Amino acid sequence: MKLSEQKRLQIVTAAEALFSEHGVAATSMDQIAARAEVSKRTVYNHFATKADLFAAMLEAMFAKVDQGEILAYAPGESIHAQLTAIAQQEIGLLTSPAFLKVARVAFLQMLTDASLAKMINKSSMGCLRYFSVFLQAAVDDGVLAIDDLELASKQFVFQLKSLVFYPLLYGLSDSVSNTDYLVEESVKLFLARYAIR
Amino acid sequence: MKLSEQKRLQIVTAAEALFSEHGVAATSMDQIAARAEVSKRTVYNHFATKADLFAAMLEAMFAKVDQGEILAYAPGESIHAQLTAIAQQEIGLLTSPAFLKVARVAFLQMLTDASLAKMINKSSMGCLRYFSVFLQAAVDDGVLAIDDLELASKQFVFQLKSLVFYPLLYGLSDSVSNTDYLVEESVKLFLARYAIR
DNA sequence: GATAAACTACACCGTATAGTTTACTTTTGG
DNA sequence: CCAAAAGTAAACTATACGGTGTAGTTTATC
Repeated sequence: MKLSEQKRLQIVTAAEALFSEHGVAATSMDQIAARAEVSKRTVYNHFATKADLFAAMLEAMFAKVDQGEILAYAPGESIHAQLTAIAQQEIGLLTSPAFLKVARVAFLQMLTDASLAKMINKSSMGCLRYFSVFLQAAVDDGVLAIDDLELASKQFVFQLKSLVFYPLLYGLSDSVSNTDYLVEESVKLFLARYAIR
Repeated sequence: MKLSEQKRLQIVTAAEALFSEHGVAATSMDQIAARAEVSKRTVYNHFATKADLFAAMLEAMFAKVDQGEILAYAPGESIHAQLTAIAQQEIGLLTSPAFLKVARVAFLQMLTDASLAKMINKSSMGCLRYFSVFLQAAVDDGVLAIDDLELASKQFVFQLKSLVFYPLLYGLSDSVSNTDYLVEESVKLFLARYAIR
């Protein structure tokens, strides 16, 4: 079963490219078959409907995204340095071509399909997977003072998303050059509010 | 020429509803005509193409959005109170049904049309129209210390957008109940970083 | 009350799309 | 080596969409 898997991969890869470029609705199954260099019937042998192909493609794209390792709080080390490291790792995720591609196709679909939006929102990605645990450890260590952990997490991550991710997502900027500055300022903002001096 | 204007209004209104619900691509001209209770030919008598109708509808929706008045810096009055007022006014805009509707259709189109994204990004709305002027006045008054006015503006507004607007836009929450709390925390975060004590 | 403008219903055109069918060839595996 | 599985090209179905043409009716205006 080697050829079959190969063809399936070609189809999913073609769907990734076309869906992320033009959106799901604007991409026809004929286009996908052509791009995959596969007969249209083969596409339908692997995926019964366009929606099935979309789901399979979304799964494949998510699998490709490197979420980065989970960073644990290190007592004694500078909180500024640790937050900076987390922010930089998050920026790496948010600006990676793989993440941007999946985000573009997912966001497009989310605006017309609320159930997809809720599903994706539940599966937290990047540093949100572990950030509230990190913050709790810092609080326990007496380095930070935070009442609302969930809010503080959002305040930190949303900074990065707004300044870096959304402009890229909507093609407002082709690349973000001053990420070091933005990371530094985001950490400063966060620590000004929550650090114990 | 009263009837003609009436029909045109019905068409644009129907387009607003359908475009914001299902997106432009997923809405047919027949559906719009039916919803407007107008013959399809009348639609085309008013708007030569679907793109023309889209443009007219976008303009009409923008006109409906109440951007709120421009708030000037008031020396002597509490900066905390003033920022809170601005934030609350902004929340009013971001949660208004008119703004959400236009945002939903615009965002959807922005993801497939980068030129539209750039155009809309240029026309700053809400408090971004005057916020950097406000901040500069506060700096001159010796109340705030800000190096990068543009960044500070974004940091303030993006808080509100991320916490309130995006969840509504993507239908993650039907309504936001604790806006007072979110405003208070956003102002706290901002002042912790930039207030002169 | 006549005239021009605007609206209506409806058929129509060309194109595109999701998905199917068919008739035939290639790959795979026991 | 042969049968089953999976591939191919291409025609086909049914439907939908953007947009047009037409013939007749309603509405406003003089």
